[in-house]
Amino acid sequence: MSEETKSLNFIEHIIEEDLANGLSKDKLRFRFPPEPNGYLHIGHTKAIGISFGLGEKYNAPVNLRFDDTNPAKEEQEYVDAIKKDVAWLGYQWENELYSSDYFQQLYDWAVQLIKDGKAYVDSQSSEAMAEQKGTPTQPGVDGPYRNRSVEENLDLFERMKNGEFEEGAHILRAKIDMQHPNMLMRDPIMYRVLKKHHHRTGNDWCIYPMYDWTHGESDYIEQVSHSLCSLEFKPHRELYNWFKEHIYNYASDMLPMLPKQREFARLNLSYTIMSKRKLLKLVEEGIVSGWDDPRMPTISGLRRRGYTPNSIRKFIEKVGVAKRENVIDVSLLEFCIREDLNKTANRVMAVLDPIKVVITNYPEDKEEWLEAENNQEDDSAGYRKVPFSREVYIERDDFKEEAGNKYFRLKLGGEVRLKNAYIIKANDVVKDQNGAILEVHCTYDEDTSKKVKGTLHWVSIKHAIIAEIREYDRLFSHESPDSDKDKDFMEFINPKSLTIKTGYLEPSLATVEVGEQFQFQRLGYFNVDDDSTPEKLVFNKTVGLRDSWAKQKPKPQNNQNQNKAKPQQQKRSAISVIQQFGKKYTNLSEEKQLKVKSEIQELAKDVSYDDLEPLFGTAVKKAGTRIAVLIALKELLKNGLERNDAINEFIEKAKADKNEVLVAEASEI
RNA sequence: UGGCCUAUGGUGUAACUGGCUAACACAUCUGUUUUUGGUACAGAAGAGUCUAGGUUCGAAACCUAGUAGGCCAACCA
Repeated sequence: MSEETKSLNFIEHIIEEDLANGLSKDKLRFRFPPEPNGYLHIGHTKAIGISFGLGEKYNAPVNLRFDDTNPAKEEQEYVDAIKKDVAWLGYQWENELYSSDYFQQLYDWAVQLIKDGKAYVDSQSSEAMAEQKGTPTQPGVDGPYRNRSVEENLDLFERMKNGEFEEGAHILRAKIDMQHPNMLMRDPIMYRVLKKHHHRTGNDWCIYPMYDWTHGESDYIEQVSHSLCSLEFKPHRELYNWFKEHIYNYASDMLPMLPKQREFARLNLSYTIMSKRKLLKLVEEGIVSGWDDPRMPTISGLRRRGYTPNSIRKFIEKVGVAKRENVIDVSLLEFCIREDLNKTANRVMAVLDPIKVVITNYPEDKEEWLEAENNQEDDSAGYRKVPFSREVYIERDDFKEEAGNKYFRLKLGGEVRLKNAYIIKANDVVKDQNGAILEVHCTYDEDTSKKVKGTLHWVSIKHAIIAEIREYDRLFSHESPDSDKDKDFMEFINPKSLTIKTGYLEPSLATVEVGEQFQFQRLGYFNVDDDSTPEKLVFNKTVGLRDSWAKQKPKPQNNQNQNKAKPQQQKRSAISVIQQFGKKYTNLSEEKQLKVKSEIQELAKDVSYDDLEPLFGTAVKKAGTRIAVLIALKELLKNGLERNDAINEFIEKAKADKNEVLVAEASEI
């Protein structure tokens, strides 16, 4: 592998630094801590890839820990789905753990905190507490129960645990600082009364610990060295540290490692959403068929769609890790799956929008089984036979009565190759009363050695088998559906995200199994959907092939988000071209500088003083721009421009500059 | 009326931690090859690093201020 020079991301830098500062490599330990309240999506894959990737890189253990502290939302179904998805991605966890395993330890530590005066029971309504908490811009105030005695706190807390109080009657809070600028430090809640059945602890507990208290201490119990999470937890770090430093006093002999929380920017994918809550809404409202609908950005959806673990891991690798908000273009994901499938998927022929071709000089009852290569990218893939006969389907798009010479496909009087078969020539069309084409009549030529521009895929009509083909488009029409301030993401739903077609397939596909993947030649990659049966085949389109022909056609309306720079370039004024030259000027060889200089002089004829003056203020460090401006200015002066104070000042400043070229130009005046 | 974080081609990430003409990938555009308008290969265009100051022989990197964006007021995680 050529990994030696691969640059590190900021988390790897931190780890390398810790290692350099004496952290022993065998102390490295990571964790992936999902809450089992929904399915994993492509965004989680980034978190999974970071922590498990680090585990692989440093040969360190990675725990799969379910953060199951809220029995109201969490279910075993999600635990199972999450385990399945992580394993499918190809990662191995060291231990399968649950925060709920630590409930007793957490409780004991909470009691110690109470004894040390670091936690207290509050008995107000949530409204009252919210009011005392202040706002991000206003400090909070202490509540009336803040200074209860240790004995009273201990008594109440124990009775909370014993189920003596109803939900909402009391909570346990850490005693930190109600005026703290970080709202999370304003006496955060540690425990609430919740008389709910927990998927693992059953009815053992009537109180459940909150995230901040549980998560950090779970890391600490597991002796995680680096606890990696997404950016929105950055403000929690202060509290994470507060808890861990206090608990360290109680347990440092058994648990010497203090975990370090660090935060990275989560993944956003264009034209989709990542919020579990919003994805759930799509499921509940029937916009999609379920969490594993192939249009969903969930791991199960991507799997069903035909994405491979390999392609997803590659994608995560390419996306990188940093701290700024980002929106990844789906085209990168598509690139990754194409790259993978190109090497592994067998090629087959299928026609999804058929038009009938009759080969008039081919005998009516003749049929031939022709040899076809399965995958030219894989020598071990072998060959198969495909049947040919007098009547075949080709794609409706692949025929035009008349077309220009940039159209390589079949047109009247033109020749085209049928993949793996003969070269045919179109002679005639048969139409119905409305002028719609029913048949194309062709003649074939046994000589296949001829050079023809186009090659089409096809299927023999009498041998064709039928399948349902599901084609998908993006789920949302907006690049970033949940970032619009005025509109709800539901307003951007693309009503045409699913198209169902009937496909005509070569007969070798009669025996496919669920999950098998193919390239339908010239169309894209398809896999056999979970719904497929031998009686009724169902295929999903995973992704289309790159199509540089399709791109040609819609030229004028190619107004997307691409290449905003281009329109600017079309009408570039002389002054902007001069600026452009200026930017590069100091980097050019002397010879090229002369050439550019004369071009600037030429351009200067179209420049007015008003264009030039604003550039006198160009920053000192942009010497090139100032040189270009100076050259242009000299031309204007030569052509009769009167000198003024601004000009003089600019020239004097140039003479005093550090850049020799600039000084030389200025001195020539 | 506060705190914290971020800012590098269209997008995402780099830049050996202050030192060569700011690199790589995707996207875009050209060619070549091709029984897939795919793949592969070759090449092009596109950023002086948000702005303004400063420190320095030297700044994308350090400092100050500004601007823009994000996060923070759930008994959620």
